[in-house]
Amino acid sequence: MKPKLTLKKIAKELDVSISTVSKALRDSSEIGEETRAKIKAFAKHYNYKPNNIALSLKNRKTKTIGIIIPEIVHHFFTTVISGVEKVANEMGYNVLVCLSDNSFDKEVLNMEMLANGSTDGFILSLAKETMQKGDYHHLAEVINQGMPCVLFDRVAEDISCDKVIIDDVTGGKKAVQYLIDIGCRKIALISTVDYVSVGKLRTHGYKQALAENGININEDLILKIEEMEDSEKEIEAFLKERDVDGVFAVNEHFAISAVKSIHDQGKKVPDDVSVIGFTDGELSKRFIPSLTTVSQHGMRMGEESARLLIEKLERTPSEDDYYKTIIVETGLVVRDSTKSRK
Amino acid sequence: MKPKLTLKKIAKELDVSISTVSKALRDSSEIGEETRAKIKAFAKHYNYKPNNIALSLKNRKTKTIGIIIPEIVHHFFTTVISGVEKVANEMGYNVLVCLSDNSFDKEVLNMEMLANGSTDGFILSLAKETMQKGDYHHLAEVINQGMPCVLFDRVAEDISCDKVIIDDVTGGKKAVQYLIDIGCRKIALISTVDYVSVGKLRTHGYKQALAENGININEDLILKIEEMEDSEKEIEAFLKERDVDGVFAVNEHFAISAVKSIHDQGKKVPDDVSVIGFTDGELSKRFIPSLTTVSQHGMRMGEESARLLIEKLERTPSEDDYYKTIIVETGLVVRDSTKSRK
DNA sequence: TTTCAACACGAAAACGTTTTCGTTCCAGTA
DNA sequence: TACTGGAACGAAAACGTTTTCGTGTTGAAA
Repeated sequence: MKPKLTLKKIAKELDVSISTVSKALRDSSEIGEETRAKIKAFAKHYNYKPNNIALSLKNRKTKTIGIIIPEIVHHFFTTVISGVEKVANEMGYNVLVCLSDNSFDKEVLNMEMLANGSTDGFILSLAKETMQKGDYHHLAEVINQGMPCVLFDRVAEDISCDKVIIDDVTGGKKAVQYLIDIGCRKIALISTVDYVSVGKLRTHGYKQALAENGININEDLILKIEEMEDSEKEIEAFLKERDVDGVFAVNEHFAISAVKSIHDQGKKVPDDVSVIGFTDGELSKRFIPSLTTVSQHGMRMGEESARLLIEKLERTPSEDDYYKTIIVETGLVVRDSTKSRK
Repeated sequence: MKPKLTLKKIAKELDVSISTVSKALRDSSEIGEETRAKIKAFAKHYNYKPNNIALSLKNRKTKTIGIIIPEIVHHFFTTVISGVEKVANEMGYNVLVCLSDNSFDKEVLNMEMLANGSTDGFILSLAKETMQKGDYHHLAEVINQGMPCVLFDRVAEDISCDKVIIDDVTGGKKAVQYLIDIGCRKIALISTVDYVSVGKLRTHGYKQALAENGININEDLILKIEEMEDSEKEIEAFLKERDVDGVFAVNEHFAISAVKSIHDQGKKVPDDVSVIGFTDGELSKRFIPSLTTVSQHGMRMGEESARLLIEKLERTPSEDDYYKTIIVETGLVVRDSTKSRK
């Protein structure tokens, strides 16, 4: 087991000073041709690599970006990570991943850990509990300390930082418009409680689409789910009582539960009822019938977030600064859970 | 925007020396009651937190563990990360996630990046390309430098380090035994090419189960898939030509493709053909019919890996060292893709 | 009154870099 | 000969900690 090579050791070995070694390796013109060659040869031979920690301390930057997400066992978030990782790596950054488990306290703890020098900036999506509480002091604090932050997907209006979101309203609208186009008139909505911003916005899109097509909004056809745990039973109970020919669900799970309970009632998807979900994941693709969904382009969101963050990191903060919000467009992926267009 | 508070600034502000501040904050008995209280109050009030980077440099450890996985958009790996993250956080460690994209070069690059001080140790699962090449010099190198490593799932025999694996042979055997128990006799195997160790081992289990039950092994019923991309078509073609009553697939995707093509042929799952997959994910659970699978307990594997690594990190390396291999047992989750037991 | 602990605190080194500012030496010029 | 200027290199500070080893002051014992 050989310990790591350092500048000091090279210097001692070659009988020059530490500064000479450092300069030689960075191709400084201050160092004579001969010594430079000798040092570089030695370093190469013994595979010298500068110590990142020392560099971080010196340069006051870590070349690491922290990403905090509510949960990782969730297709959408993994695609986002994947996107972040991709551009981060291209730009020479590492990615430190933390999980908030949808808990406010863990989110705060994670931020505090990473804010003390471990990262140069943050990319995060808020925990459900955080959104519910509306307490963003931890964010305000790190931003105030000069750490760039990018919020994605689950964002908060009142935080001033860069944001990457999808147009949930338009996404929802698109889905419902499609249902209308293929002939549905009695369209149910399965959404989440309103403090989850995306649920609220997609609900908004649902209502807009109906209104624009002169279909009146029947609040009885709207289900708002609080707890993931009981969603399956709730959806089943909800659909059993109602006569619908279309369902728009704000995520994959709800959509699939809907399909299941429709089947259980002896009806067919898509012949009797068409179903559209949100967030295009493996599940939607592989399900039988495969699900028509509004695709969220997590990878793109991750890439945009990383680009935004790194851009801010790499320029002097003195330049005229303003915060951007990037809206990643949604797409509609048509599969087998909807009737074909007439 | 206020810059971070440091010991030096506190010292200057309170007109004491840096060392006094440091000692006071660490409750050293060297410092008088009064000054200590004053310093602690000041630090608390202005929310002083020591700089992690400086600590890392001083202590020569980062309290960070690196995890390198082939791909993140894969349920099994995310559950592993989740497990690692959980115990790492409990023990005060951060997790640096890198993706190899199944590429040898990216794996090497990632390890080099992290090995230069960013990380105290590694947890990794080998890239497919790496296993194919059989080139593990990058691993040998970091281990040789005294960095502890834990390999999980996709491991290499010839690397001496801690390992966390599942008993793939027994897992495969269990599945096939179950198929036999419910009356299947013509059991197909859909596996991967042999250099992926798990594919090889599960195939082994398949053969063992057949042999033990006096069913002779028909190589024509074994399909080995190289490329994920074309798997669906390959499986379809394979199954169309063969008369089977049971299928054991070495992952979720293959299992689902199998179910699909069986359906397409007008046969029923599970009435005509029973199907068992490997790796229990969201997909298996939500699929219709839900899949009977061998569950791999990714979370457990992540937890065990992290525990193993941290244990090694936190004791002096001088103690009698040897490498452990933890075998996480598999379970069989019976769902709707298999006939009920007679 | 002298001597010696005990106490309370500070100076400095160390971790591994980069960078600024000398310093030395020698060739070339006046 | 004396001076200038550049080339080649080294010393030291700095990043923010922790820790070892002083050092000065006090009070009590001799």
